[in-house]
Amino acid sequence: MAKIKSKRNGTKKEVIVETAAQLFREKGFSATSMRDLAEQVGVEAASLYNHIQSKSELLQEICFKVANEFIANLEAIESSQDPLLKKLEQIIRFHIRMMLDQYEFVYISDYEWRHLPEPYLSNFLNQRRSYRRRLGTLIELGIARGEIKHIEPYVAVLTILSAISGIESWQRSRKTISAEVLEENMVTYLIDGLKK
Amino acid sequence: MAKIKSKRNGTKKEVIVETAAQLFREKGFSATSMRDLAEQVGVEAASLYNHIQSKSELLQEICFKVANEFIANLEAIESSQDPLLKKLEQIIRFHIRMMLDQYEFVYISDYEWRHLPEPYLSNFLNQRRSYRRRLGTLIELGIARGEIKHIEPYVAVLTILSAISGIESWQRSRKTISAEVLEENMVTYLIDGLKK
DNA sequence: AATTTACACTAACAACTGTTAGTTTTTGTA
DNA sequence: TACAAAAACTAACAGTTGTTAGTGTAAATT
Repeated sequence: MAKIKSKRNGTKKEVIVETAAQLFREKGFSATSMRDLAEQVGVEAASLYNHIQSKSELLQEICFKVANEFIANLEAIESSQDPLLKKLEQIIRFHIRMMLDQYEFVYISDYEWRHLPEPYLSNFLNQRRSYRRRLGTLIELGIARGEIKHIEPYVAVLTILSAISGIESWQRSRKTISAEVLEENMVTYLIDGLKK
Repeated sequence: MAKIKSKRNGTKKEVIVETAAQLFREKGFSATSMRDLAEQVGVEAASLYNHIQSKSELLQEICFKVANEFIANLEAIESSQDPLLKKLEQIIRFHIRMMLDQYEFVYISDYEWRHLPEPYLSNFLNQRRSYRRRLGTLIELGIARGEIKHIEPYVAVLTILSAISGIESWQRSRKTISAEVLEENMVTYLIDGLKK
């Protein structure tokens, strides 16, 4: 058996996925070639296939890893006893922090999922639809309980999630504003807009 | 000279750009081939070059057409005498309607500009940065005048524009909600979140 | 009717695509 | 030190990429 670890990063496959995420984010999935990726990893293109099965497997790993983290978080929060506005704030903060800490992965899951092959594509979209529905239900419940102002839940969910996705633009920028200020201001904006 | 008009759409070049916009939105710029585009237009790939200079010219036309429309609108609104919250609402509504009426074009300008070649890329990004700064200035002024609550202008602009970009997801969906409801609810959410 | 112009076509180019087969080198274990 | 597994390498594949050159044709202008 040869070494399983490379650098301090984990398995070589993890290094490849990580590097792929960087490139997919910079150039897009389609515009990134396996030779680009190989060069960045420091290896010949054919050698990548000792660790992965295909280019699209890389995209799958990235998209579903992110999706699973969001779903797991939602499940944890749903089963808590906090007021609904508090729950929503926790969810929003989780999304923002994911966008801050796992920028490349989340970006790809947000913008490059289109290039997933079937049946992964349908699978991914179903998970996403279900996730958004569950968020919508939280808001609906908040309205029914008088904790949240009257608003179309679908639109609220769309607005919240899209706004947070936009943090990718902050990531690419010269960052005149700190991550903390960004988080606090965005949370305030999005939560205050829901209050009665 | 041969016919300049094709269908009722305008010049053949316009038909090509329009069709390119559809494909770029569906599959992304990189994943769309000139042969794909040619087939959709009903012509051989080489024939496209009687009307356009290159694939990237198509992207340029789309991105800058959209950018110019937004800039023109901003200029018109800036020079009005309305209260700042009213100005912002007008801008937000304009963005929403652009996303509703010119979905393919705006989508590409939002998400596919990365594939612009230099010097167009820098040019585009400069215009965008300047546009956002001007929006930020409006918010800053609104805060100074006590019309808008205290919030980091950069974050407010980012939140507003990103939220509106997310309408692309509504466009792809089964539309259980009408365009009017979408617009009204999103405006309410984004404007109320700015009120003191 | 003759000529010019716009625009379609076919064929081809060189470069690049993801991926496989087969071979050699490296590396951890016995 | 020998052995076996892991992972690198080279070479090649069949298909696709954007684009150009050269040619034919139909239509508008003279």
